[in-house]
Amino acid sequence: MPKPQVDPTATLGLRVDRGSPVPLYFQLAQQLEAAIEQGALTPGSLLGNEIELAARLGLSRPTVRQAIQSLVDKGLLVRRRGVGTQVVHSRVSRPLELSSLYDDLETAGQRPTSRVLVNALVPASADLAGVLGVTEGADVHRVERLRLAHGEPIAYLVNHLPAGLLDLDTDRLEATGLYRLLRCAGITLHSARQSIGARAATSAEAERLEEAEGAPLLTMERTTYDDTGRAVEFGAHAYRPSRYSFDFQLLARS
Amino acid sequence: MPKPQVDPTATLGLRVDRGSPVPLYFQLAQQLEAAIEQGALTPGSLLGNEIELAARLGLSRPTVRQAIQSLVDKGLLVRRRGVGTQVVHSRVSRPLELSSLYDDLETAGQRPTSRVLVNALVPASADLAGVLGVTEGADVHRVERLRLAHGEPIAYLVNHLPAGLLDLDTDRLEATGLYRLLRCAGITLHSARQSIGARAATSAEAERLEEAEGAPLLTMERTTYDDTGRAVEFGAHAYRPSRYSFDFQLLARS
DNA sequence: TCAATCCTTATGTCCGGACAATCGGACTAC
DNA sequence: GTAGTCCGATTGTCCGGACATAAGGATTGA
Repeated sequence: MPKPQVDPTATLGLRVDRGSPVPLYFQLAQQLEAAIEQGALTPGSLLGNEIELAARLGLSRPTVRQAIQSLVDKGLLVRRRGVGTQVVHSRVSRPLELSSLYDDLETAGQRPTSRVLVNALVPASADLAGVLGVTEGADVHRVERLRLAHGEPIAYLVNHLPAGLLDLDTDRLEATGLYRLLRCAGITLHSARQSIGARAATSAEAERLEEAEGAPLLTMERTTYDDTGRAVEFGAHAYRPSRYSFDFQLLARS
Repeated sequence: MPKPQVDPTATLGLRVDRGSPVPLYFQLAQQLEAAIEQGALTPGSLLGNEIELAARLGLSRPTVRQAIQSLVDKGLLVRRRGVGTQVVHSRVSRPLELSSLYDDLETAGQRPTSRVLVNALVPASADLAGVLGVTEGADVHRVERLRLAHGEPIAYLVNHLPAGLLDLDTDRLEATGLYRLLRCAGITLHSARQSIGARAATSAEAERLEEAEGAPLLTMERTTYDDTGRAVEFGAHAYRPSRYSFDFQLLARS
């Protein structure tokens, strides 16, 4: 006797719009993701085989596979050869993204504000020149900012950028994040190298962040590269650990 | 007059072994990655179009695309429609992995050692029970370890695991990392939620880590899940910031 | 009763082709 | 000279099929 074979995707009302400019695999992936998010696809449930799903939607199997693969890459699904594709139990948040503190705070529901303390052109030190890939002594932008949320200082941010990349208007720096300015200038961010550590606050930092001297600070140094491999930014940030921590999700590499 | 059309992959001696059980796309990806690593493919150079590459290797275009895509996902290549596929300039290190401190130290050339301070079964507190998905008061393993490298303390690690998942032998805990034990027990790690912060050392921590009381410590809390969604481990770690920091690379999402 | 084997099922890999979208340069018109 | 247009090149998307491989259950044998 064959078992009932309840395919949870059968009752989901999945459909794709071939007239849309949105790729078919992407439409499907979005609908599946929404179904998982809303609990229509319960964790642990099998998805029903790809062939059938493709036939039901009038798609080819490669297209369905591409959709499923994108969700596997996101950590929402797990495939098992000979078994099927399964919804992962654990609730996934987004993995660590190449995002700015400003955006992080904004999505967390805070209303971040910035106070620009320094915005000037300075000659690059040897270390900085090496990191940014410019010649020593060449002009670089130096930006020092204090980031606040609800009037309380969150972080003290020191950034250096190669000169000539974009014009850094103090007003715009106060209104938004640095990453958004870079993107608006036509720079496509590609990757970043980060280092997260901790150290005691210097007296200057302590005063700006309203902490005691020697208080523990969470630190982050980051070099950001665009898709041509140029270093476009080097930042050294100090966060108040009582107000900020780095939360993220990791996925095992296949 | 047609331009020279120097395709750097033409002189690379790429070839695939159809008798091998390793997938063709994977063979190609490995060879391309090696070529990039060794500098045979210089940053910024175009790769030559997929059709030609496929023809030269006797492969189909989808297979070549799959190989290239895997390297794009790794951040080694960038594709541009209408232009071509380009080697990224910036040197990539590995992105942040789901790895244990033990493995991290080992690959960094250190010879880590562990000292197990506590290895016992304790009733789960309400918080811990919620995190691990067990009932409050149920038995859980509690493991406290001190991790050292070159005889110096690096981190103080407190981990909790659901009982019955695996037998935690103190000797084996001292000989290797917790993640390796989990994998050996047939548990396939899938994802983890992490939070990195900082705080001042308590007197007990200070003594174990040979720091002063109130010294800044780098902290990490992590819940690890297997591929069925079960929480398999919750860890609260404290690192000496002078000896350890979290270094990793981020890729922009698509 | 237990173990080895076969069979079903589902994903993994691979093919060859087709058309669309986009980029960049060359060309043309003003 | 400058702006708009056209066109070739290249990747993006999609199709329909084929066979291989692994996992799990059912069957068979000892």
